[in-house]
Amino acid sequence: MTEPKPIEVRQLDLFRGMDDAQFALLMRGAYVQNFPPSIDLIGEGEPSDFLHIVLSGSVELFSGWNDRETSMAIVRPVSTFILAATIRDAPYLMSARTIAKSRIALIPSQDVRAAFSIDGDFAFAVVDELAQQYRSLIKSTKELKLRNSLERVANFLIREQQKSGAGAAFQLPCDKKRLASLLGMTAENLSRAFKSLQKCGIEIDGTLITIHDQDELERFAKPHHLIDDDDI
Amino acid sequence: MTEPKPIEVRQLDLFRGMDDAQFALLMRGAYVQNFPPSIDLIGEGEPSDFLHIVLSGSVELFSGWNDRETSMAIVRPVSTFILAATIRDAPYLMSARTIAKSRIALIPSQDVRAAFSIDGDFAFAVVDELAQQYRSLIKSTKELKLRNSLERVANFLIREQQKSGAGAAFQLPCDKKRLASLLGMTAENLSRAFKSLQKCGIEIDGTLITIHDQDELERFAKPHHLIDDDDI
DNA sequence: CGGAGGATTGATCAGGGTCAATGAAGGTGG
DNA sequence: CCACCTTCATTGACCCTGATCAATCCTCCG
Repeated sequence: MTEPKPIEVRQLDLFRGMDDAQFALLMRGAYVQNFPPSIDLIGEGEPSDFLHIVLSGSVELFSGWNDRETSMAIVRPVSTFILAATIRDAPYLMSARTIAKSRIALIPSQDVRAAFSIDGDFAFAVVDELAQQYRSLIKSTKELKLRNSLERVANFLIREQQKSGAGAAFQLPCDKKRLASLLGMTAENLSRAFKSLQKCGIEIDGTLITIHDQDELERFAKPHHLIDDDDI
Repeated sequence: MTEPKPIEVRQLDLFRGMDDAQFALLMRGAYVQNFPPSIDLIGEGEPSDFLHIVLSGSVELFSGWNDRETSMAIVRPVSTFILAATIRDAPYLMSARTIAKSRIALIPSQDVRAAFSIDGDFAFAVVDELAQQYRSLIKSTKELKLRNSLERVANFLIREQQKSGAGAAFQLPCDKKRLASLLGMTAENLSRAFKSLQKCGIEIDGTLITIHDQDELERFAKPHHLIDDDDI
């Protein structure tokens, strides 16, 4: 299972400034593993033994309370998740499961904390990553509180379009049930929202979205750089 | 206006491990100022020139979109706000205004970043603070998505009670209009929620809350440590 | 004393959730 | 290779939480 050369990991912003010896040390206890779809990786409340990095595939972060469950985020390659828990040596606040077949790198949390206190560049990279994740969470909270479900769907489509290269057509990152939960609505309502957005010139075919009238969609969605821009 | 000895700032976790010379350097360009209530401190979108620290009083963080506005957080002494924007040298994602008469320390962001790259202990303190803020934001997102408004109010009351020393009676941290927005509901609905929670043995007199039947309230609210505990 | 803003209450409305039925798609085993 | 089963997506009907609108009252201040 374990693979020797996590070359993609080395390329991450998080590790780019680290010198080779330090990186080798950090990777000594790390391993890369392949998982099939729909596999539970971690459960909320468990101790944070490993920093996880999605190398390929995709992972859903989700949380539950009182028999309810909600999607919190989709993690796509190449990025880390549960960095904050690793840093604080605190239990996970979210569970994680694979969506698709995925390659995941696991780095022992204590090694990350050790590297952090030795390597100043790495420390800065960690803070930067954490600050970015914090800001992206602020943006999604703003979206959740300031927009209704139709507006959230419309703006989500525009953001996905940008991420996938700004072409007119692109794929949704997950099934519609998960997407609905991510956007804070039910699958039934997402279905109706898509239908209703056809008036703004969007077309849905399974997970393939095509935006026929960009201007019309944006006129309705009113995207804002302090909510929707990837990284400000 | 500027005051010479920001002694409370020195006591913050963020600066406790810092040596005196380094701290003095960081404070050279800093100043402490008194503000009356309802004063705008910063506006979202502006460059993050200063790290802010609430020394006394209280501050509301809020955001707007398309003529709507929502409260994002109440910052109470002694703690920092907009740390992530300072670290990333990015524009503020939230606006801030004083609620009560407040003393605020302002430290130039570039000095914070400079101290960060020189002082390893400080770097670790920053990451720790940021990780904590991130986790607390995750918790409030979970609350927003997993609980209905009555449940949010009930759990909010339990949390406030803990923060204020776990006695039966305590004060709300702000007026009810702001509180409603913070909890993602309207003032009218908050009013009705309070009334409805009287069945669980709570009493409201202005901003004074008294919990007469702790067990009954908790049976309804079902607080959970991965959402409601202050710092796990 | 008067005015402005917050709080409360009631009446009404709509956004969005729930329930149920049906259809489409993909995986499994005979 | 196909029948079957499970899961997801869609659609319709209905309901409920919570928003909106409006009127009143209260409190704090100038």
